[in-house]
Formats: sequence, C-alpha cells, structure tokens
Amino acid sequence: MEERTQDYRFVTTAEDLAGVAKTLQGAEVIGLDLETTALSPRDGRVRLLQLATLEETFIVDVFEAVDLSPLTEILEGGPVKVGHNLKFDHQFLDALHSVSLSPLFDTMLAAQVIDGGNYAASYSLESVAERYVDESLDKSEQRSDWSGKLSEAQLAYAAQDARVLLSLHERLAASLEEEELERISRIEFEAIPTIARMELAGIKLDVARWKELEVTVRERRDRAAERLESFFPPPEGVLPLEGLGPRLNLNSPKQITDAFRTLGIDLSDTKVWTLLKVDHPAAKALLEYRELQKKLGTYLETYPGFISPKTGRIHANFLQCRVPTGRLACTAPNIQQIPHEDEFRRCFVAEDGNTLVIADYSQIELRILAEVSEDPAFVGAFQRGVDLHSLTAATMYNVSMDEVTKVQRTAAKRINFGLMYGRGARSLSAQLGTDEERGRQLIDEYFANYPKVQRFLQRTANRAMRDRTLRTLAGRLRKFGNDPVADDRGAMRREAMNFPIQGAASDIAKLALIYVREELEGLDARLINSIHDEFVVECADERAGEVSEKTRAAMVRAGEEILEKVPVEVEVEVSREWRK
DNA sequence: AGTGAGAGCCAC
DNA sequence: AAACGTGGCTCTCACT
Repeated sequence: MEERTQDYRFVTTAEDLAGVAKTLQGAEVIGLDLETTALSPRDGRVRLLQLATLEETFIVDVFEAVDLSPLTEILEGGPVKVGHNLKFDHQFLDALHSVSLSPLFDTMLAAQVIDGGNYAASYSLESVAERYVDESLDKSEQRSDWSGKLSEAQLAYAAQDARVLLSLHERLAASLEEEELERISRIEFEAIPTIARMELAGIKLDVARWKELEVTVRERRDRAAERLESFFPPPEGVLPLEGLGPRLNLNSPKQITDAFRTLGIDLSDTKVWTLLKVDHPAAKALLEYRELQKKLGTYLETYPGFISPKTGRIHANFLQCRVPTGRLACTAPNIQQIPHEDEFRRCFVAEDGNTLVIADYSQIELRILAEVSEDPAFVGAFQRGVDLHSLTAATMYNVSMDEVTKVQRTAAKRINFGLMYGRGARSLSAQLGTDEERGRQLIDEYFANYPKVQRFLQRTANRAMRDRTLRTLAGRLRKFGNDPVADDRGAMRREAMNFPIQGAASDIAKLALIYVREELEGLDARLINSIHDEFVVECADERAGEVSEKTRAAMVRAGEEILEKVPVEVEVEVSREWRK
C-alpha cells in the first residue's frame, strides 16, 4: 500500500486492488461509498471508492486504479454492500465501470421503511447517522472538488463516511428485525438496481413531434385567451397608453374572480368543478384556456429542457421511499404524470430498431380489495373472470349482467373506485349528478352486496385509529401520527382505508421491478418507465414477442406471490409509441 | 432575487 | 370543506 495511516489505507494500483479483494473476501458486510466529480454518471467520474470493514477501511483512488475488475467478485456478490442511497453508487459503478452491486443494504431506505411513512425532514447520511447512532458527521468536504489532488481532510472524510455505514447497518438491521420489516426491506433493496438502471436508460422524446404539438396547442391557447378577454372589456376613459399593457392576468385566480364579479358572477373559487356549473360562455373559455395553458406550461414548453445532451433522452429521478404507501414518486421531470391523451404519449417513442412493450396490471387495486376483504362476491367475480364493474352495476340496479347500460357501468365503476378511497355519499352523488339521498342509497346497496368489503374498510379504519399502525400484505408499515385533530379524523380514516390497497399494489409493483430485471437479463431490453401499475420496456424489434411474455410473466409472478385467492392479470401491448 | 404558501391540475 | 387516496409541477403573490 502506498500510504498508510491509522484510519485508512489509500490504494492506487491494480496490484494493491488485488490485495484489497483478498482481504475483503470473507467479510460479511462492507460499508461502501463513492466520491464523484458530479452528481450524474453522465457528467462526472468516480474519484474514490471507499470500502470499510470493522477491521479496516480502504480508499481506492479510481483515477489511478481505473480498472476495478479485481474487485468484481466482491462487489457483485459475496459480502453485503451497505450504502446510503445506493441507487447513486449503483449508477456510477454500473455506467462507468460495468459493475452491478449486489447484495445490498441501503441505510437511507432502511430508515425510511422503519419510519413507516411518518417521514423525517431529512434522510441525508448526516441526519440518519445522528438519529440512529448518535454520531455527528462533518460534511464540509462533501461538495469539495474531488477531481484534483486530495487533501488529508478529504480522505479522512471519505473514510469516515464509509465506516459509519457499518454501525448504521448494525443498528438499522436490528430495528428492521424487531419491527418485522425484513421482507419489505429486502424487496426495497433488491429493487434498487432496476430503478437505478431505469433512470440510466432514460426515455426518448420525439422532439419534432412534441414541438409540432406545442405550436398547435399554443395557437389554441391564444385563441381561448382572446375569447376569454373579450368578456372583460377595459374600463372606459383610460388613456391610450394605459390600455396597452396586460391588464388581466388570466393565470391569476384572484384576478379571474374579480373579473367574473364584473359580470355579476360570484365564484367561490375557480376550480374546474365550480366553473362547470357556471352557465356563461366566459366560464367555458376559461376552462379551455386553463387546460391548454397547463399543457403548454407544465409539459410542452418544459420537457425538452430535460433532455440530456449526452444521451438525447430524458433521465427522470425516481424516489423509491418517499410515498407512505410504497409507490414510487418521480421528479425532474415527473414522467408518471404525462397527460394520457394520445397526442402527448405518442411523442414518447422507442429508438430506431426498437419498440416499446407496455404492460399494465388489470384492476390490481380492486383485486387486492377482494383479496384482503375476502368478500365472496368480489373474489368470485375475479375468479370467474367476470367484469366486476358490470357485476356491481347488475346487482346494484337489480338487472341481469347483459342488461347493464353504459351509464350504469360507469356509475358502478366510480363507486368501486370511490369507496376504496373512503368516499362518502355527498361527493359520490356529486360526481354521479344525483342528490345526496340517492348517493347514500347506492352506497348502502353496494355494501349490502359486498358486506365484507364494508367490514374490511371499517375495521381497517378502526384499527388505524386504535393501534396507530397498519401493514400491507407484504408487511410494509404505516405509522399514523398520535394526535389527529378532530377535523382530521375523517381524513385519517380515509387514508387508513386506502393504505392496505394502494400499499399492496406497490408491494406487487416493487416485487415486479425485481422480477422484470431478472427475466430481461441479457436480452437487449430495458425498463424505461414505471407508472404505479404500468411498466414500459424498450427492446430490440425482433425481441418484442419474447420481452412481452417475460415482462408479463414477471409481473404475474409478483402479483401471485402477494395475492393468494385472486388471480392476477397483466395486459401487454407492443408499439413504437407509448400508447394503449 | 430567492422562498414558501396557496391554488389549481396532471397522473394512477 | 366537492370530505376521494397518493404524488409532482406551474403559476401567483406576499414576504424577506
């Protein structure tokens, strides 16, 4: 070793790397951390790789020892690699050194899983170390320049970061065991490589098509704005110059409310639901303006800016444990909220010679409700392959299955979904356009047909109020705060009713993330988007059939591992464009 | 100039 | 309280 101090060994040559590998061979756990010259492997390189065991800490200068192959066996198998936000480390090592870290223990995800959705303000290594092992870290070197000659302070910092992971692991692993969170944490850890690769792969936006859409939407927006403004003539008597500037900001709810008052219309707010009830052409114009402005501002004008100049693709950021129910969240940009219309989704395309495989779970949340409630009619419908919305409509309206009208099925569908979210009579009747009495009647009717669904929802809400804690089928924990104000009781009960359903769907989706990667290994196919119950895979044209079946198989396997009584179905489409 | 709350709306 | 759960993003507006 070139340099040796009490705290760490600094490694710079291939020969030394081989020695490190030998030393680490028998280790059970290794604290692993990287220092990089940028936050994305597209923009920066790995400078340091730190590996810590209880006995010693190695700091590898990756600028000097670029070839990490002596460590491959250690990094891709054997000891558990403990890291903080391993998605980051996985991406750098995968993209720049062809190393796929495994098996994993992520201290950030562990802390989040333990907190059960009652999230702390920060899950930085510094914060988690302070909370769990009462150790305060000096992070002043974190954003220092890692590309030049390294100072003693930088190396000491790097070594400390890797070492603290070991004590954190010990403490967090004990908590996971105590709280019976081993299964769910294992799912989270094993899903990391899939999510890391999904971000690296990115998604292709057909910019020409997108810009074309942008132009037409802008024209439509401008026309809607003109029409809207024509209802609000400028006050008389203004001097010519004063009338020139923009006088009414159409994006300001406050100014819109004031403007409508001049028409004799008092708006409580300017939400869609409110405006729909206003029988005035200005309200229609505003609704149209709003829709187009949203599409322009949020999507059309913004998304091209997210395209990486290095890859020509959009690399979104998926947040693995931010949502209490276990769903992924997505930012910068959120590619889980692209408008569903064809004109938007058809702009997301496969590369030349490739195609998209779009696979989604069929009614997964309703299947989960059937499973957890054990309602015989509900379970039976899925087992027989009967359309649940039609069945619900038939029983609620007292007609036979083939007499159910479209309107009745739509109403039944809304009830099926609404009640999963703890929806009440008033809001249901509002959506259905009936009075509250009729809404009450429909709900009573519904629960008379599916008594165990009602019992499940009530019991779940009661248990949450009593125990302040709930679990999903795979064991994900949700802790509820201790002091709900009286006003929040309803909200908490609704959240509680929804958690086991949305949460189990997330359990299944995360398990599927693991299986999809296993199935597609070595196939020239990669996951490029995950929208809760839908996966988008991009693959070589000639692989489409195989990839479709393997993706479906992975998703069904995940579903059936969690659901025992109810079958799971996955629908798969193949298209060059992202659409159904 | 940056920040944060509020309003509103996109997805599942 | 349009009381339907989970998010993220854009815009306004008031504040520092």
